[in-house]
Amino acid sequence: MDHKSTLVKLKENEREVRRNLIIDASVSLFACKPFNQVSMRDIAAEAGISAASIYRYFSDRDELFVEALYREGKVIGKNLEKLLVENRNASIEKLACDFVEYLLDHDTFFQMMTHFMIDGGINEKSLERFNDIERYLLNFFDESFTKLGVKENVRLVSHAFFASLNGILITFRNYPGRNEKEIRKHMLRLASITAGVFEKGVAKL
Amino acid sequence: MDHKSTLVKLKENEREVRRNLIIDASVSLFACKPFNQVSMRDIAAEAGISAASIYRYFSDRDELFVEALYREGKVIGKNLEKLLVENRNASIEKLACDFVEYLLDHDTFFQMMTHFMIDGGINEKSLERFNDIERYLLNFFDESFTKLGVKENVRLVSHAFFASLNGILITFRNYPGRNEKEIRKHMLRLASITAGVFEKGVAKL
DNA sequence: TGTACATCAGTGAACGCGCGTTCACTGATGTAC
DNA sequence: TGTACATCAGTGAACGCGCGTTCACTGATGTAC
Repeated sequence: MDHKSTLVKLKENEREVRRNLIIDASVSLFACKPFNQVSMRDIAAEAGISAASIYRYFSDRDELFVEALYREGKVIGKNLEKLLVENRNASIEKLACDFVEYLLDHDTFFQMMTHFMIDGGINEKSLERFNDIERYLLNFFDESFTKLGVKENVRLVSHAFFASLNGILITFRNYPGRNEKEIRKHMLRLASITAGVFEKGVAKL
Repeated sequence: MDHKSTLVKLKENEREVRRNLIIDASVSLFACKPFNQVSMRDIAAEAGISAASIYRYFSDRDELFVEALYREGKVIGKNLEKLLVENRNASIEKLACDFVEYLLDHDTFFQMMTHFMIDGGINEKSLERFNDIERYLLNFFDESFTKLGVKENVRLVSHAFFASLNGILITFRNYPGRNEKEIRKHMLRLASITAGVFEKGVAKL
C-alpha cells in the first residue's frame, strides 16, 4: 500500500516545508548566539510563528535541536569537504589554515562542537550524528598524513592534529585585550606552526 | 590611624573566615558540576546557610564566582607548577602526559577554561586573572622548548603546544561509545604523539 | 449547489518551574551609662 | 550589675523574570451526501 492520493502527498510536502522553515530559523539563530541562549520563543519569532506552533512539528526542544544541528553539520561537512578536496594537493599547512579560517567565519560548528563536547547529557542520536561529521573530516586528514609518509597510527595522528586545531580555536577565542582581527591572525599563525611541526615531526615517526 | 581594637580585628577575621567558607562551597561544587548549573541555592546548601546569607558577603553571583574561580585557579596553578618543576628535566612527553592527566583528575580547570573561553560576556577582572594562570603555565612550556633548542618564537610554539593539549582534552571528552578509562588512555596516547611530533618537528624550525 | 461535519494549522494565554535577588524580620552580641 | 540601645549575621518568604510546554480555542479547508 505505497499509494497515496496526490492531495495527501501535497499536504505532507507542505508540512515538511513548514518543518524546514522552523529548522532554518533555528540554524540561523545558532549562527549568532550561543546554543543555550536560543529559546523556543526566539526561534518562533525568527520563523514568524508562535512558540506554540513549533510543537505541532517537533515533540520538544531536544528534537528540534537535534534536527537543526544535524542539518547545519551536514552543510559544514560538505563545505569543508569541498575545501579539502580543492586542497588535496596543497600543503598540510594550507589545509590547516583554511580549516581554521572556515571555522572562524562560520561559528556554528564551533558552537556545535563545544555544545557536544562540553555540555553533559546529550541526546545519543545527536551525538552519533555529530560524530559522523567528525569522522568524515578525519578521513581527509588521514589522506594528507598518508601522503606525508605516515604508515603507522595514521588515524591517531589525525586525531592529534584535529585536536590541535580545535584547541587553537578554543584556547584563543576570548584572548583578552585583542580584537577579532588580531585573534584571527594569531590563530592562523599558530595553525601554521602546528602544521609545520606535524609535517616535520611526523616524518620521523 | 591603622590602629584597630583587637575585637574589631577579630570580627573582621571571622567575617573573612565565613566568606571563605562560602567560596569553599562554591569551589567544591564547581568540581562536580558544570558551571552554569551551580545555583546560589546549591552553594548555600553546600555551605549550610541560607541563600540570602550569601548576599551578606558578596554583592552578587558574579562577584562570588570570580573569587571562587581565582581561588581554584591559583590552586591548580600551584599544583601544575609543582608538577612541572618536578619534571623540569623530564621529556616533554612526560610533561604533556602529566598535564593531561592532572586536568583529567581535576575537572575544575577544564570547567573554568571552557567557561572563560566559550561563554561570552565575562567579567573583565575575572578574565585577567584567568589569563595570569595561563601565562604562568606557558612559562614552563617556554622553558622546555628553549631547552630543546627553539630560538625563535618560543612563546608561539608554547601557545601551539598548550592549545594542542587543551584540544585533546576537549575534543575527546565525550567520545561516544567509550568509557572513562578508555578515553583517558586515548587522550594520553594523543598527548604522547603530539609531544613527540613537537619534539622532533620543532628541532627543524 | 448547499449543508453538516471532520480535520488540523495556528495561536494567546496560562502553567509550573527554577533562578538571582530582595525584604522584613529575629535574635544574639557588644556598648554606654 | 542592670538597663536601654546599636549593630549585624542570619533567615523564610516572597518578587520578578524567562523558560519549556500545554490548553482551550479559532478559523480555514476538505469531505460526504
